[in-house]
Amino acid sequence: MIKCLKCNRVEAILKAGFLRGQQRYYCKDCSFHFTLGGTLKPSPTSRKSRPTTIKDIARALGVANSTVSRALHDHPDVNEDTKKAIIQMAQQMDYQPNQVAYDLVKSQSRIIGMLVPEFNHVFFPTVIIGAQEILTKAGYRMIIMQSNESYADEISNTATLLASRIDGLIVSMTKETNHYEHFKAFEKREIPMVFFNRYAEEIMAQRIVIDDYQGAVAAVEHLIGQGYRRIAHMAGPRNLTLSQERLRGYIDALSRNGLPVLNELILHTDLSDETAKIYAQHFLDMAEPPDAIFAINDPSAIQIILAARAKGIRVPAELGVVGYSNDPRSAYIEPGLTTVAQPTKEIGRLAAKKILALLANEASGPTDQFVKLDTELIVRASSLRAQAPR
Amino acid sequence: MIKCLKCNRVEAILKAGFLRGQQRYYCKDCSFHFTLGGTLKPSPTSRKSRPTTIKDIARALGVANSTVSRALHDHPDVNEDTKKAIIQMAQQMDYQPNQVAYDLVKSQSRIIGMLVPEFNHVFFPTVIIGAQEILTKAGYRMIIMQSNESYADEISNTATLLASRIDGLIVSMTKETNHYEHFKAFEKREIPMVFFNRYAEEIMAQRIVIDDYQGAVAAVEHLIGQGYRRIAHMAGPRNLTLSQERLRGYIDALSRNGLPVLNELILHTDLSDETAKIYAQHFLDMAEPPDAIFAINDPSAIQIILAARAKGIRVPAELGVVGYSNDPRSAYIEPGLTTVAQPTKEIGRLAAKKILALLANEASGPTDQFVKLDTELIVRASSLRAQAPR
DNA sequence: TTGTAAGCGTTATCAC
DNA sequence: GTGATAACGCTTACAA
Repeated sequence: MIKCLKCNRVEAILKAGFLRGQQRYYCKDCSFHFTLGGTLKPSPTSRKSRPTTIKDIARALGVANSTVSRALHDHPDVNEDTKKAIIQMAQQMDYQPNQVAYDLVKSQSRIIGMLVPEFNHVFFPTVIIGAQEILTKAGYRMIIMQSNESYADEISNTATLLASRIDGLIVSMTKETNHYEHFKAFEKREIPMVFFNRYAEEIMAQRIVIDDYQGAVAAVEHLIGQGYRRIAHMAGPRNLTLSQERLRGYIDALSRNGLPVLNELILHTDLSDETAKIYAQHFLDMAEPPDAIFAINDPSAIQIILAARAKGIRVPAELGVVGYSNDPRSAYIEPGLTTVAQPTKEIGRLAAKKILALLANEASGPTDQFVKLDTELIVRASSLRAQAPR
Repeated sequence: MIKCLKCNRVEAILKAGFLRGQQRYYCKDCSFHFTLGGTLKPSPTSRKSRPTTIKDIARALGVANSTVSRALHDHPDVNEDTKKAIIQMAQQMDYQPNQVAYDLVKSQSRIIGMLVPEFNHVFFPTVIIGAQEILTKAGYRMIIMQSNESYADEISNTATLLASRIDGLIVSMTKETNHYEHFKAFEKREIPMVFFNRYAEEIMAQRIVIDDYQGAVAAVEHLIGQGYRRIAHMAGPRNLTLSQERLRGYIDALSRNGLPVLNELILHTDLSDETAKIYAQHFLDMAEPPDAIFAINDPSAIQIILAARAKGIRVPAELGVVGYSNDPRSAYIEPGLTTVAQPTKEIGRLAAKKILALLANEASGPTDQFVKLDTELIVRASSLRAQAPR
């Protein structure tokens, strides 16, 4: 004698398969599917105790789901006593809100995606620290992905991030990236984006960059001030704006000080240590070698110092070296490496703040705005000549 | 009078189409695209075009949701033609599956949580690289959180991770952590956990550790082999197993070689550079100072070298130094630092594989299993005495 | 103050 | 082969 749970009739009930191991019924009268919960054995062996839900609490207390939801969110108009009872029961039943369900109904995720080219150097982890500092404080989680400097990985990562319905994206592109369709998808969905360090002009987004031009000028003028005259530049990949900017700074600093810009003294690396090493040797083997080298970053500069050391060329007496990015190693190598320090953690903080601001007032809309952060020249032994500067 | 946002010039500005309803400009001078954000009307109709769903596709094609779902998942019994039409329409409508909804119905997230104490040194980022390598390949995403070595942060992070319904947790505890209730919550929900490096005996989980004992023995026996006799140990926090194990290795190596273990030669740091510096000075100022120091990690060892340098004590002639963890700086400091290298990336890879294995056959259940990875002693100048070893 | 029920975007079961 | 529809866990009008 099965009674319909809705209309209480017994006629017009038919079996309708199984649901979670229970017989399921269908009432033709009121077109209602149901099962008889009671008989369910508490799954004799495998009791992977399903996490407590709002419903469980409601049932235990004989109130409605909505009341529980309200109480848990400290909604104003819910009776103090029921609220207290609910909160206590929640604790007792070890209730943990299901963020996934919450996200679905809110169609947001409170997740910010962070996509960086690599984790191998201190730079990106430090940016991440800065961003996390701000975002976790604001109740956001982060999904961090690395593209391994591969365009293909970047594409698949952005797809994942898109599917994860991230609320915002903080990204630094790979050095391979030349097409930007995968970022346009975020643009179209009005998911705020902040690019840092490496960015595409084609994409409408906030950009945070280091003033690479100014940093390069400062570095090269420092070398000139130390009396170096034949200054080479180990430049970065041509498609990266940061390479272009540092190159521009190098060129302008030379010109402004009446020094010639010589093509044979400019070499573009791919940022790998191997290439840096080869190019360093090339520079040092030249018939008329440079008396100083400004490198695109510290790892490259370190390779230059090592190459010089191997050849018995004294740094800074015979060769001045300046790097970029203030790698922790640069303080410990002999001689200490003069370098251009970037406000790394600040980039992360700022990017996070921008994202939060965009999220807060979507009204104002993402304009492509541009923030330039200043660098600081850290002078160490590698560029300090004994001779008096002039 | 439009000024370029980058170079501030007004000449050479030309219009370059529209972007999101805004006039876009292009500066020929510095090849820079931009728009003037201010004037953007809040998108008159405000059509934050809701992302395409399965339903939209179904409606557009006059089929049922379930058919679309099936087609998109390449289900066997769906007509080839409808499948083709659906897939094409999905593409056309720029459909992106909603991972959140998928997760809800599957009550899983395909997210692995990773909780580490800090990001400041290379160690943890490297472990993360290793884990990500395996996990993204297996279609899992990662949420990475840092506890900043703070117990309170660890608690709140685990709560977030729990609410995010992560499928598994890879964790290294803070050095403060003494209670483990927050991890028990995962145990109760049968969410697989892998602890690495720092772990609690109280928690039933997989553990991956470096064989710290063996690494310490190797380091100290190397010093003894080099003729050092009064060897101090700058140890780590007492509550960390890794500190205990390295201390045990230090003690055993001394005893085994007939050397006394002296309490005044053992100091426990909190792993900060400041404390390391103070303790280093303390050692060097002793009436009868040690002739070698084995440090808990490389940053501490570097502080020791710097303190010795400041005091004019020659390393390795007057003081042998050995560190632990093969920090990138250790190869570049003068003299190069002898250190115990850990298979860092391998830890991450292994942790990820363990999680995946646990996820695959939940049947076997989480046993507390123990994996010890071997270390490798990297000998550099800081411990190589001119005198013949004995 | 509380309950009812629709809805978020999927998958999966069953009926046809 | 395809279509209804319940279910996942939650929020939130709207009703009571």
